[in-house]
Amino acid sequence: MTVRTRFAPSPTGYLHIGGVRTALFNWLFAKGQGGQFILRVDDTDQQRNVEAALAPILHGFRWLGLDWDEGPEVGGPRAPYYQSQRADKYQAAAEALLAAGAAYRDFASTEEIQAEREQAQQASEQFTYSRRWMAENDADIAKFEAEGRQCVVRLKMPREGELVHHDLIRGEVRFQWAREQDHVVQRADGSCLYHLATVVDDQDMQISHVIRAEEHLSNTPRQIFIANALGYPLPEFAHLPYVAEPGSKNKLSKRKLEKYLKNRDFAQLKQHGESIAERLNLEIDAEVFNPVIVDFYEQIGFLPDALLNYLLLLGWSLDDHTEEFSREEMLAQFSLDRVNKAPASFDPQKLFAFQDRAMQKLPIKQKVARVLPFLQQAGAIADPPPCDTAPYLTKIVEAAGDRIKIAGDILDYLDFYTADDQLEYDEKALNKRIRKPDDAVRLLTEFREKLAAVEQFEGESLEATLKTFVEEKEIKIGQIVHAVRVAVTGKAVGFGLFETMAILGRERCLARIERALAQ
RNA sequence: GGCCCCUUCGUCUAGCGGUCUAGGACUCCGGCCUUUCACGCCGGCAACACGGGUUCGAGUCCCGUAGGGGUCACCA
Repeated sequence: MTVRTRFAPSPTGYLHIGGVRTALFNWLFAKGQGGQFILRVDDTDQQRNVEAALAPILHGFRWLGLDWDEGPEVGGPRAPYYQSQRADKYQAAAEALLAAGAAYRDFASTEEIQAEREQAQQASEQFTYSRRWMAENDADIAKFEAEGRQCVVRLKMPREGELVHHDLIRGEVRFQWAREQDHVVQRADGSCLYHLATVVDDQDMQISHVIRAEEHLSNTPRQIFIANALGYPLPEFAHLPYVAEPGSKNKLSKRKLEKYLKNRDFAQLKQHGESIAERLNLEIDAEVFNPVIVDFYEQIGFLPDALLNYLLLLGWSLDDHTEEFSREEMLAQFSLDRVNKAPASFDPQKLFAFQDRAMQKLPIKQKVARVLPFLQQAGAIADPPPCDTAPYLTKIVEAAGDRIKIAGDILDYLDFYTADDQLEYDEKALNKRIRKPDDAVRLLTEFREKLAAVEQFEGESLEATLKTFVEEKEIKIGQIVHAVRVAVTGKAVGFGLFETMAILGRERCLARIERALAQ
């Protein structure tokens, strides 16, 4: 049997991090066994703008490299992959359910149902529909219709017995049928509801394993009921624990951004992103620029593999020590039986640590390629880039070492691209290192002269020059080094001073020092 | 509230009856390295929810309790 899994997003306009985790597990499970991963759009309830609301989701999948074998934009043998376009199939299923006696036409108004529900609630009993307006034959139908009533189709759930089913993650799960409601599967206008649609689609698309979040666990009995009534073979079910909020066990939700911002780590991540977005002059869409949403990470320069690696370990582990997985390793090692049962909290810091490590391992060439678009977006480099871009940028990225944690961090070093007469000086640094210390101006002036005379303007020789200078003047290294840094970069922190100077070159260093002295 | 699910350091987790004075990772706290920052290195704090069983022996099995969560739509 070929393994076929699916992820069924509803077109909401954004890709949620919890959703991606679910999708990832589906993708890994199917692809790891040579099966297929299908994307299906659950848009039974959405009428407008499905394409627009779906675009960011598909974009997110593409960015992450989670490719789908069948689904929107790629098509497939079971097309269409939009539920809104599959109404005829659901209609046929609803009729089959009726014919099989597993469903009935119900002529109750919503008010009448509501009244029964409230009554049960007041008596603190479980609500069970009286089936008072259930039409059992054509005569009933005629009678109710004569009263001007409209009908929906409801499931005729068993009122006794239990369902025992095996979940790949949770093991044996038991449900009392009597606890289940006569759910509506088709509205009066003929449109069908999610539960029917899912079952029909999963069958039609030959889904072998339904891997989804735990919140669907209690939906499973009614879906099994429908599948059984329709004579479908059952897929395997695996209910994943959901992804929880940072620092709590509540389900992670896009809507609680305000609350999450009270979490220090979460706020820090968002701030980091914002500082990058600001320098890119990015228009921040508060709905989407949120660490709960995948788009956020793309915009500020995360590595997709790092996000995936982190998400993989959120509820799954291989053993007691392996944390880093390449895509190939994930595919080879993933298995459902090592998925945890308890929800896992989203930890922004750990995510960041994965990103950090992935970035450190990235070959210099790729790092440069990742960083370039950010400089272009910030207006530092033209698009297309001039031909001397790569060597210069490579030097910068090399010198930056591990300081660039996410691609957008390159914007911390924009001063390599600002014209010498435009360089802005950090006031605090200027005061502390140049204006205030007694000898700073004199030393800086003298050191500038040394620089002007250096034969080779490169890291090693510059360092030697400075050392000699320090010895000659009988000063401490700190007395000159900081002043030079501030003069040359405008900032108090940065990477190796000699590398920095070598990258800038003699002329620019001299010009910048001169300008700093004039401040 | 009913039903269902879950419960090891702050967080992600290892652990499938003895090798657990409970291991790893992130965070945090010391220290080292160092021209700043970052990296790196060394060290440290820190957990089996509780109570009963079963067993020679329980973090591991069973039953309760407590706590947390999910779900109860003509949403998906």
